[in-house]
Amino acid sequence: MFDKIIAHVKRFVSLSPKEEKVLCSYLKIEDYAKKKHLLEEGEMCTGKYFVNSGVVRMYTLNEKGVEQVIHFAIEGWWITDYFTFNTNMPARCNIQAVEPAQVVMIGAAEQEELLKELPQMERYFRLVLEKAYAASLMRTHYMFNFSAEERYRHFSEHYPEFVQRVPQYLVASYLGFTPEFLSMLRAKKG
Amino acid sequence: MFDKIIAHVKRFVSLSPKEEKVLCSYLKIEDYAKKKHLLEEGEMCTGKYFVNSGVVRMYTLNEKGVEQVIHFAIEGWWITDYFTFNTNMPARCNIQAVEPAQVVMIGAAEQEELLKELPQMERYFRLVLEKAYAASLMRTHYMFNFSAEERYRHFSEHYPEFVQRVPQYLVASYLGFTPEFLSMLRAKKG
DNA sequence: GTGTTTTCTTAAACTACTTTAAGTTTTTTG
DNA sequence: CAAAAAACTTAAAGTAGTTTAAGAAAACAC
Repeated sequence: MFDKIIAHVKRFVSLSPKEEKVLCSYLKIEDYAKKKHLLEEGEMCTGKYFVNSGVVRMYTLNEKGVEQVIHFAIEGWWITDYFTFNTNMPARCNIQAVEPAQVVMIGAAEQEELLKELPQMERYFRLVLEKAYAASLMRTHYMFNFSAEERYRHFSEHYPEFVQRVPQYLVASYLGFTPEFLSMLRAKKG
Repeated sequence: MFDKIIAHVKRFVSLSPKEEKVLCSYLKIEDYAKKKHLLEEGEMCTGKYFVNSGVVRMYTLNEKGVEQVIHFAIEGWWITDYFTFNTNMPARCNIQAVEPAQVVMIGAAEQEELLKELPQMERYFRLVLEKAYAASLMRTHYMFNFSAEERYRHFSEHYPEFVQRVPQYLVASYLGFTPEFLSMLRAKKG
């Protein structure tokens, strides 16, 4: 159940068998069917999720009610609304299972206790955030410096299984263009 | 010299007067004239910068040699290439003073020692990264959900002094359009 | 202070991508 | 497996933002 997250933590910091158990005592497994929400806009964001299996997306709604994919999370990624996690503000975004997903959840209060008990987890979360932040800035770079077509070619070359698993209209949204335009790109070549 | 960073750290974790001194012993003040680089693409990224005063930008170059602003940092923000900081890979982006800037620098090795000596700094950096990551995702949201004009109006409403201080073509680049288009928006109204 | 460089403006021609709308295919559900 | 819903395609008309190019204004350097 918790072997993937344990392995992930151990890539960054060390954990004794005893500490592994302590860590697990704060975690909870949750299963979400396709299209079920882990978090909805306006709710309190009380948990943070490590994806065990499946695909999860973060999205926002604009005034016209159009959903915009901000972020995908697959196996081995953490996802939450960091803006409102651990505050008393309502969430600004939605998190939803794209495929049936199993996640490891840790609550805000539980995380605080865990960090007191296993201070090395503070380092783990820092390192994970450094990677996520760097990836987010790199995405900004891609959005600005490449055309829609280049972004699509690059994405399907680097994440071919992803393009298989996720509906095209979500890929289009993530890459910042319309599903119709993606359809046209596919017709053109590949 | 170090009072701004000390105050910033104390907003997140506590520091005794003794610990403040320890922290300062790992830090170094650096001054950069306008247009001087803190980091250039291809170099090793060995330091992390806290902006004391002035404005600093992170940018990338595309194939045509056009500079794209990825990120600005002003007083109270940390900036570095997190992708290559503390690795042996060459930096993927440039960091440059837009205005004369004073920064507090900490080296990668120094940071490691600091974290051993003052474990609460691990928490500080985690919390700072959570904010930065959340802000980066929020920017992605704005880029996708608003038109160039809306982005410009929103930005100049929320950061009016910034628009004063920074050349317009950098603001345009940051917001994802051309300086000519920004000029047109300004002519239209306000 | 005058010459040079940097930044900003204007406007016309252009294009990458959107919108709309209708039809087809695939997946889901009872 | 039949009906309904969700996802994908095609194509024509439209538009938000780019490109190019040239001139004006502001900032900088000696």
